[in-house]
Amino acid sequence: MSEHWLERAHAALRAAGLRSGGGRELVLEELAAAGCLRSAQELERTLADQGKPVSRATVYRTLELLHELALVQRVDTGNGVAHFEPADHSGEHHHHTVCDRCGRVLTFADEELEAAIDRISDRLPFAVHRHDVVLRGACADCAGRA
Amino acid sequence: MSEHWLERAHAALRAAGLRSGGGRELVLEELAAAGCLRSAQELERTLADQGKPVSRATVYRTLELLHELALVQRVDTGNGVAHFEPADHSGEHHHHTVCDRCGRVLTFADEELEAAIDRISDRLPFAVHRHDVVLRGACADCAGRA
DNA sequence: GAGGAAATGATAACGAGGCGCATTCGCGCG
DNA sequence: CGCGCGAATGCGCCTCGTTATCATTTCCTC
Repeated sequence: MSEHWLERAHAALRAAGLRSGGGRELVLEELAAAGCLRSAQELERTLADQGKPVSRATVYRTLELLHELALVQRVDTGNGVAHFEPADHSGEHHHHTVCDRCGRVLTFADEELEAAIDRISDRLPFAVHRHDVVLRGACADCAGRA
Repeated sequence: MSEHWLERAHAALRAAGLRSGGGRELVLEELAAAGCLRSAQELERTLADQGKPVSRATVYRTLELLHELALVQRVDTGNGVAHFEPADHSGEHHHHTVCDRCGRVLTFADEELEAAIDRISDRLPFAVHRHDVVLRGACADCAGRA
């Protein structure tokens, strides 16, 4: 879905009357290529390592912009570092597990969980726009040698 | 349950061979009195306003200690600020809604959600120790005048 | 092309949180 | 009742992620 997301992102940015600068484009491509959770600094470093240095300010600005346009999902894994990933509009939705030992982040999807959350949002006096579920514990590798 | 929690906290701290200093005690009381989510700085400021200034280091150390002893639950509401609240050991478990407009945090509980998460932890190659569910959106007050 | 607005880059500022060390204080023991 | 050990506290400094500032460059439009 990467190319698809990239197209959608371009369209959304154009629709918002924004221009396509070099730095933003690189961040977009990198996000699309990664697909999974990436922190702002991982993005900055990866791009720098590829010989395409992008200013830190541009990376953060781009991520903030994409977040406002709902093109990326922001996930706070609880270490004080924000992570981002391309938002999936295909109806498929997934969440994350964070390993307390090695910090590894895995993804999972569960219809039952989604259904439960949907029902909750009907029941509460609260308009749920987004929901983040973060499970913390030990991943398969770390659980063995706890 | 506040007094109850306070007692339990005292017992746990004593059991760990720790002493009861003035600063820690104040943080404990404030947490118990608040009951709900509080950030480290809110605690620090509240105590200072009450004429009981506690060093920032002490507040953080106390919270870290309580977290290790599973006496407080740490919840990251996604603004880069960690929030804490007394852990409820009565089996009752609740989660939070965060309003994107006013930042208000409400709590809710849902058995179906808990059950879904339990089943997920059985299914995944991941030992789930804790889980945080944060719903973001607009609270009843803000939804009206969005 | 020329103009103007948006985008970018470099850097400083900011805020949460952690660390180290000197000092204080609680608590058990003689 | 004092003594002393070690935990607890406070203070200041530092790190690090993130955001704001501002001059400069770049991209669209006409």
